[in-house]
Amino acid sequence: MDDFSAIRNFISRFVSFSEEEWNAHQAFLSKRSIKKGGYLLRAGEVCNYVTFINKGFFRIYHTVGDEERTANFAFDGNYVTDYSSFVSRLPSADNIVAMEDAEVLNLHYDDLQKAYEQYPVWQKFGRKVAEYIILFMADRNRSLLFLTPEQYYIKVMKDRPKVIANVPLKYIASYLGVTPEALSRIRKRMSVKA
Amino acid sequence: MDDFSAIRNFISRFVSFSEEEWNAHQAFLSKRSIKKGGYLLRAGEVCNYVTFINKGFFRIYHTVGDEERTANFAFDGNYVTDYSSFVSRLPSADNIVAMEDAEVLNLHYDDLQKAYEQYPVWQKFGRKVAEYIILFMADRNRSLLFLTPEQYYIKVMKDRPKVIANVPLKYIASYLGVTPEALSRIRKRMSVKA
DNA sequence: CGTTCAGTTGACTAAGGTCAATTCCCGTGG
DNA sequence: CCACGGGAATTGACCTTAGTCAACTGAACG
Repeated sequence: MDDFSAIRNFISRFVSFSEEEWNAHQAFLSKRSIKKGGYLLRAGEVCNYVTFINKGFFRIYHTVGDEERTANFAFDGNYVTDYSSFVSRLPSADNIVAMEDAEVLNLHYDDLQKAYEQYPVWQKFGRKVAEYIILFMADRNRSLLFLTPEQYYIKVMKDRPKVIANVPLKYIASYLGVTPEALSRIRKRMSVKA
Repeated sequence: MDDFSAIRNFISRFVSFSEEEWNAHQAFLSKRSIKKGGYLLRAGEVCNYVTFINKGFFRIYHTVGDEERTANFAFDGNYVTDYSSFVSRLPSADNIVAMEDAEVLNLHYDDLQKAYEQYPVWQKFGRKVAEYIILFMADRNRSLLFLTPEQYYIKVMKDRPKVIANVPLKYIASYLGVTPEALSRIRKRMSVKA
């Protein structure tokens, strides 16, 4: 398992590619380590990278005034980025912070555009990843719109056990859209019922 | 203004294309009329079309039990589809219903895949549209997570005045994630303040 | 003119927000 | 090894707001 086997495996789930195409892509990847609490991106910066996570996990959050809400968590074996800023080239509203010491592979925006133009397969990969992200965002929208915080918490336990297992309660609460106090009470209610 | 000028204009905002590429694409489009109250898609069906709206507008909603929530509205000059079902080829959870008599252009899934393979420009267009959708979904997520119903209502007034102007209150309420009674009271509070 | 349905209003309930106090957990330094 | 400090989590009391259910109004349509 070298540094590139996980990302190569990820990409293989979306498109087939030749060694040449792969080598061209791999050449664009740069390895980086981030300490726990370190930032991959800060609000106000333009997001210049899509980042594949080899080790560790990240929290994506934004602040309004002194309030903070968690947009998402990203674990090893997946990409993390602020897609909105990356695509629009506008300053990000989000922060991306390492929740543990992490090892990542960065792909720069400019390099990705080159990859898109050089090899149709990367264009196709870009489309498929975007489609894949849409599936997840549609599901998140549905959850936020439809579910009570309690129902959503139960759903996260089922669909994303890593979140429950690894993330402090207060961040889970802000991911669900409630206060830590509320989530604490929800858990209590659930344990009484069960 | 023929039937294809609006869609051609829309696509031009994302990619440049030759006449040949355009003709190949246009050949896949099929015109259809839908009466007010008619369905473009019903929950349980696989969504086989991306639909460009020449006239009229649509509501996308899903039901759980006897509850109904509005995922989105789509107006003329834009596409409408259940992207999740269209991409995943799984049965849709959503319904898409015409809120007025409508004129649309349908593009079938199979034809779109052909277009992707035949001309790189359509592959690129597919990617860019997917990215564009992500921008909107990220914004919707943020709104649902961050804003009170009142704040969200104010945002919709500013960002999507067509929704306020054309959509019955009860559907706006279900788009914001509240009951019609709640939205009625929110409007009352606002009018008192103003 | 009456039916229907959207919208409003009222009374009550339930649930989350807020603020404050307390407990728990864990790492650090004596 | 133990005591302390600090942040996370919990709990309590109270407030605010949306949900629920029901009644009423008003406009649209036949």
